[in-house]
Amino acid sequence: MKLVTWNVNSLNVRLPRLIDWLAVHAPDVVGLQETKTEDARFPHDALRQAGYVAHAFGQRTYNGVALLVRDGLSATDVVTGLPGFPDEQKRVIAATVAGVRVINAYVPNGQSVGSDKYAYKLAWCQAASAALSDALAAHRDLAFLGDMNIAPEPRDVHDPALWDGQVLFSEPERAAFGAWLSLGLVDAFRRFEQPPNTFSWWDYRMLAFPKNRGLRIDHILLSTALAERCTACRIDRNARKGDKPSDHAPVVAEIADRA
DNA sequence: ATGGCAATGTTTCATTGA
Repeated sequence: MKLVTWNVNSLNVRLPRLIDWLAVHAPDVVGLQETKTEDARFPHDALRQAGYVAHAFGQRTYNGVALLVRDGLSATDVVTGLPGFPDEQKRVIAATVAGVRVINAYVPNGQSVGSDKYAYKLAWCQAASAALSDALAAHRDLAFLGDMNIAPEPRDVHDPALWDGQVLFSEPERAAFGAWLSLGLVDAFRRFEQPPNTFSWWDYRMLAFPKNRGLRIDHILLSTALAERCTACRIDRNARKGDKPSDHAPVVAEIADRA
Protein backbone atom coordinates (compact mmCIF):
# COMPACT_ATOMS: atom_id res chain seq x y z
CA MET A 1 0.00 0.00 0.00
CA LYS A 2 1.27 3.41 -0.99
CA LEU A 3 0.19 6.22 1.35
CA VAL A 4 0.56 9.89 0.51
CA THR A 5 0.03 13.25 2.19
CA TRP A 6 0.02 16.45 0.15
CA ASN A 7 -0.97 19.99 0.96
CA VAL A 8 -2.13 21.13 -2.48
CA ASN A 9 -2.85 24.79 -1.57
CA SER A 10 -6.15 24.95 -3.49
CA LEU A 11 -7.47 21.83 -5.16
CA ASN A 12 -9.08 23.94 -7.86
CA VAL A 13 -5.72 25.36 -8.95
CA ARG A 14 -3.77 22.14 -8.42
CA LEU A 15 -6.19 19.62 -9.94
CA PRO A 16 -4.30 19.15 -13.24
CA ARG A 17 -1.01 18.66 -11.39
CA LEU A 18 -2.64 16.31 -8.90
CA ILE A 19 -4.14 14.16 -11.64
CA ASP A 20 -0.81 13.99 -13.48
CA TRP A 21 0.94 13.04 -10.26
CA LEU A 22 -1.60 10.32 -9.46
CA ALA A 23 -1.09 8.81 -12.91
CA VAL A 24 2.68 8.61 -12.40
CA HIS A 25 2.77 7.42 -8.79
CA ALA A 26 -0.45 5.42 -8.49
CA PRO A 27 -0.84 5.78 -4.71
CA ASP A 28 -3.52 3.80 -2.91
CA VAL A 29 -4.58 6.43 -0.39
CA VAL A 30 -3.94 10.17 -0.57
CA GLY A 31 -4.63 12.69 2.18
CA LEU A 32 -5.02 16.18 0.78
CA GLN A 33 -4.94 19.41 2.79
CA GLU A 34 -5.89 23.00 2.00
CA THR A 35 -8.37 21.96 -0.65
CA LYS A 36 -10.17 25.31 -0.11
CA THR A 37 -13.18 23.75 -1.79
CA GLU A 38 -16.75 23.36 -0.59
CA ASP A 39 -17.97 19.76 -0.72
CA ALA A 40 -20.69 20.67 -3.22
CA ARG A 41 -17.97 21.85 -5.63
CA PHE A 42 -15.50 19.05 -5.03
CA PRO A 43 -14.19 17.65 -8.37
CA HIS A 44 -15.41 14.09 -7.82
CA ASP A 45 -15.92 13.37 -11.51
CA ALA A 46 -12.40 14.35 -12.59
CA LEU A 47 -10.86 12.29 -9.81
CA ARG A 48 -13.09 9.33 -10.55
CA GLN A 49 -11.89 9.42 -14.13
CA ALA A 50 -8.37 9.39 -12.72
CA GLY A 51 -9.25 6.21 -10.82
CA TYR A 52 -10.00 7.59 -7.35
CA VAL A 53 -13.03 7.90 -5.13
CA ALA A 54 -12.84 10.98 -2.95
CA HIS A 55 -14.18 11.70 0.52
CA ALA A 56 -14.15 15.42 1.18
CA PHE A 57 -14.52 17.68 4.18
CA GLY A 58 -14.03 21.19 2.92
CA GLN A 59 -14.94 24.83 3.07
CA ARG A 60 -14.34 27.76 0.79
CA THR A 61 -11.18 29.90 0.97
CA TYR A 62 -9.49 28.21 3.91
CA ASN A 63 -8.58 24.74 5.17
CA GLY A 64 -10.38 21.72 3.76
CA VAL A 65 -9.20 18.09 3.65
CA ALA A 66 -9.96 15.04 1.55
CA LEU A 67 -9.08 11.38 1.27
CA LEU A 68 -8.62 9.81 -2.16
CA VAL A 69 -8.92 6.05 -2.42
CA ARG A 70 -7.79 4.15 -5.49
CA ASP A 71 -10.28 2.04 -7.43
CA GLY A 72 -10.53 -1.45 -6.01
CA LEU A 73 -10.19 -0.23 -2.43
CA SER A 74 -12.93 1.29 -0.34
CA ALA A 75 -13.11 3.62 2.61
CA THR A 76 -15.29 2.73 5.58
CA ASP A 77 -16.12 4.45 8.86
CA VAL A 78 -15.45 7.92 7.49
CA VAL A 79 -15.27 10.40 10.37
CA THR A 80 -14.75 14.16 10.03
CA GLY A 81 -13.36 16.56 12.61
CA LEU A 82 -11.61 15.84 15.89
CA PRO A 83 -13.79 13.97 18.37
CA GLY A 84 -14.47 16.16 21.40
CA PHE A 85 -13.18 19.32 19.74
CA PRO A 86 -15.99 21.28 18.09
CA ASP A 87 -14.47 23.39 15.34
CA GLU A 88 -15.81 25.46 12.46
CA GLN A 89 -12.54 24.89 10.63
CA LYS A 90 -12.52 21.76 8.52
CA ARG A 91 -9.19 20.09 9.21
CA VAL A 92 -9.61 16.35 9.74
CA ILE A 93 -11.04 13.41 7.83
CA ALA A 94 -10.43 9.78 8.78
CA ALA A 95 -11.38 6.47 7.21
CA THR A 96 -10.42 2.82 7.26
CA VAL A 97 -8.91 1.51 4.01
CA ALA A 98 -7.69 -2.06 3.57
CA GLY A 99 -7.62 -2.51 7.33
CA VAL A 100 -5.60 0.65 7.97
CA ARG A 101 -7.10 3.53 9.91
CA VAL A 102 -5.97 6.66 8.06
CA ILE A 103 -6.34 9.99 9.85
CA ASN A 104 -5.65 12.93 7.56
CA ALA A 105 -5.11 16.30 9.23
CA TYR A 106 -4.37 19.89 8.41
CA VAL A 107 -2.90 21.10 11.69
CA PRO A 108 -3.39 24.83 12.35
CA ASN A 109 -0.58 27.10 11.24
CA GLY A 110 -0.38 29.13 14.42
CA GLN A 111 0.56 32.39 12.66
CA SER A 112 2.98 33.64 15.32
CA VAL A 113 4.04 32.56 18.79
CA GLY A 114 1.75 34.10 21.39
CA SER A 115 -1.09 34.90 19.00
CA ASP A 116 -4.67 33.68 19.40
CA LYS A 117 -4.06 31.36 16.46
CA TYR A 118 -1.03 29.92 18.23
CA ALA A 119 -3.13 29.16 21.33
CA TYR A 120 -5.71 27.54 19.05
CA LYS A 121 -2.97 25.45 17.45
CA LEU A 122 -1.72 24.15 20.80
CA ALA A 123 -5.28 23.38 21.97
CA TRP A 124 -5.92 21.61 18.68
CA CYS A 125 -2.76 19.53 19.09
CA GLN A 126 -3.81 18.49 22.58
CA ALA A 127 -7.25 17.45 21.33
CA ALA A 128 -5.53 15.50 18.57
CA SER A 129 -3.49 13.64 21.20
CA ALA A 130 -6.66 12.50 22.95
CA ALA A 131 -8.26 11.46 19.68
CA LEU A 132 -5.13 9.60 18.59
CA SER A 133 -4.87 7.81 21.91
CA ASP A 134 -8.40 6.47 21.46
CA ALA A 135 -7.83 5.62 17.81
CA LEU A 136 -4.61 3.72 18.57
CA ALA A 137 -6.44 1.69 21.20
CA ALA A 138 -9.03 0.72 18.57
CA HIS A 139 -6.79 0.17 15.54
CA ARG A 140 -3.54 -1.79 15.44
CA ASP A 141 -2.73 -0.46 11.97
CA LEU A 142 -3.01 3.32 11.99
CA ALA A 143 -1.52 6.17 9.97
CA PHE A 144 -1.73 9.76 11.12
CA LEU A 145 -0.67 11.89 8.20
CA GLY A 146 -0.95 15.43 7.00
CA ASP A 147 0.38 18.94 7.04
CA MET A 148 1.31 19.10 10.71
CA ASN A 149 2.83 22.58 10.53
CA ILE A 150 5.57 21.48 12.96
CA ALA A 151 9.24 20.88 12.18
CA PRO A 152 10.11 18.36 14.90
CA GLU A 153 13.90 18.59 14.95
CA PRO A 154 16.70 21.01 14.01
CA ARG A 155 17.59 18.84 11.02
CA ASP A 156 14.07 19.48 9.72
CA VAL A 157 14.80 23.22 9.43
CA HIS A 158 17.14 24.81 6.88
CA ASP A 159 18.42 27.33 9.44
CA PRO A 160 17.59 26.25 13.01
CA ALA A 161 19.15 29.37 14.54
CA LEU A 162 16.98 31.60 12.37
CA TRP A 163 13.85 29.64 13.25
CA ASP A 164 14.64 29.23 16.94
CA GLY A 165 11.51 30.08 18.91
CA GLN A 166 9.51 30.88 15.78
CA VAL A 167 6.13 29.43 14.91
CA LEU A 168 6.41 25.94 13.31
CA PHE A 169 9.58 25.27 15.33
CA SER A 170 8.84 26.58 18.83
CA GLU A 171 9.35 24.30 21.83
CA PRO A 172 5.63 23.95 22.71
CA GLU A 173 4.84 22.89 19.15
CA ARG A 174 7.72 20.41 19.07
CA ALA A 175 6.58 19.10 22.44
CA ALA A 176 3.09 18.57 21.03
CA PHE A 177 4.61 16.60 18.15
CA GLY A 178 6.68 14.64 20.65
CA ALA A 179 3.51 13.82 22.59
CA TRP A 180 2.08 12.19 19.46
CA LEU A 181 5.22 10.05 19.15
CA SER A 182 4.91 9.14 22.84
CA LEU A 183 1.50 7.63 22.11
CA GLY A 184 3.31 5.02 20.03
CA LEU A 185 3.48 6.70 16.65
CA VAL A 186 6.60 6.51 14.51
CA ASP A 187 7.81 9.13 12.02
CA ALA A 188 7.97 7.02 8.86
CA PHE A 189 10.47 9.36 7.20
CA ARG A 190 13.05 8.90 9.96
CA ARG A 191 12.89 5.12 9.84
CA PHE A 192 15.10 5.32 6.75
CA GLU A 193 18.36 6.91 5.78
CA GLN A 194 17.55 10.20 4.07
CA PRO A 195 19.50 12.80 2.16
CA PRO A 196 20.42 15.72 4.45
CA ASN A 197 18.37 18.87 4.10
CA THR A 198 15.25 17.12 2.89
CA PHE A 199 12.21 19.32 3.40
CA SER A 200 8.52 19.26 2.46
CA TRP A 201 7.71 22.98 2.31
CA TRP A 202 9.44 26.00 0.82
CA ASP A 203 8.18 29.59 0.91
CA TYR A 204 7.13 30.92 -2.47
CA ARG A 205 9.20 34.02 -1.76
CA MET A 206 12.89 34.87 -1.78
CA LEU A 207 14.05 31.97 -3.95
CA ALA A 208 13.44 29.66 -1.02
CA PHE A 209 13.03 26.56 -3.20
CA PRO A 210 16.07 26.90 -5.46
CA LYS A 211 18.10 27.75 -2.35
CA ASN A 212 16.48 24.80 -0.55
CA ARG A 213 15.52 26.98 2.38
CA GLY A 214 12.67 24.76 3.55
CA LEU A 215 11.10 22.98 6.48
CA ARG A 216 9.93 19.42 6.97
CA ILE A 217 6.42 19.96 8.31
CA ASP A 218 4.40 17.35 6.40
CA HIS A 219 4.52 13.96 8.04
CA ILE A 220 3.33 10.36 7.98
CA LEU A 221 3.21 8.90 11.48
CA LEU A 222 2.55 5.17 11.81
CA SER A 223 1.47 2.91 14.64
CA THR A 224 4.30 0.58 15.63
CA ALA A 225 2.67 -2.41 13.94
CA LEU A 226 2.28 -0.49 10.70
CA ALA A 227 5.76 1.03 10.97
CA GLU A 228 7.21 -2.47 11.02
CA ARG A 229 5.65 -3.04 7.60
CA CYS A 230 6.85 0.30 6.20
CA THR A 231 9.51 -0.33 3.55
CA ALA A 232 10.17 3.21 2.34
CA CYS A 233 9.32 6.85 2.92
CA ARG A 234 10.35 9.75 0.75
CA ILE A 235 9.45 13.31 -0.14
CA ASP A 236 8.83 14.01 -3.82
CA ARG A 237 10.74 17.25 -4.26
CA ASN A 238 10.10 17.13 -8.00
CA ALA A 239 6.46 18.00 -7.38
CA ARG A 240 7.58 21.44 -6.11
CA LYS A 241 9.17 22.26 -9.49
CA GLY A 242 7.71 23.75 -12.63
CA ASP A 243 4.65 25.84 -13.33
CA LYS A 244 2.19 26.66 -10.56
CA PRO A 245 3.41 24.24 -7.88
CA SER A 246 1.99 23.95 -4.41
CA ASP A 247 4.42 25.28 -1.81
CA HIS A 248 4.34 21.77 -0.27
CA ALA A 249 5.72 18.55 -1.74
CA PRO A 250 4.02 15.17 -1.28
CA VAL A 251 5.30 12.66 1.28
CA VAL A 252 5.02 9.02 0.23
CA ALA A 253 5.17 5.92 2.44
CA GLU A 254 5.20 2.33 1.19
CA ILE A 255 3.60 -0.34 3.35
CA ALA A 256 4.26 -4.02 2.64
CA ASP A 257 1.38 -6.46 2.58
CA ARG A 258 0.97 -8.46 5.75
CA ALA A 259 2.99 -11.64 5.45
C1' DA B 1 18.66 22.22 -11.91
C1' DT B 2 15.64 26.57 -10.04
C1' DG B 3 13.70 31.27 -10.44
C1' DG B 4 12.55 36.22 -7.35
C1' DC B 5 4.76 35.01 -3.54
C1' DA B 6 0.18 32.55 -4.26
C1' DA B 7 -4.83 31.99 -3.66
C1' DT B 8 -9.05 33.77 -2.33
C1' DG B 9 -12.86 36.89 -2.07
C1' DT B 10 -13.89 40.91 0.90
C1' DT B 11 -11.49 42.03 -5.84
C1' DT B 12 -7.98 46.33 -8.12
C1' DC B 13 -6.46 45.68 -2.03
C1' DA B 14 -6.73 42.82 2.43
C1' DT B 15 -6.04 38.56 4.51
C1' DT B 16 -3.77 34.35 5.25
C1' DG B 17 -0.36 31.09 4.77
C1' DA B 18 4.28 29.13 7.02
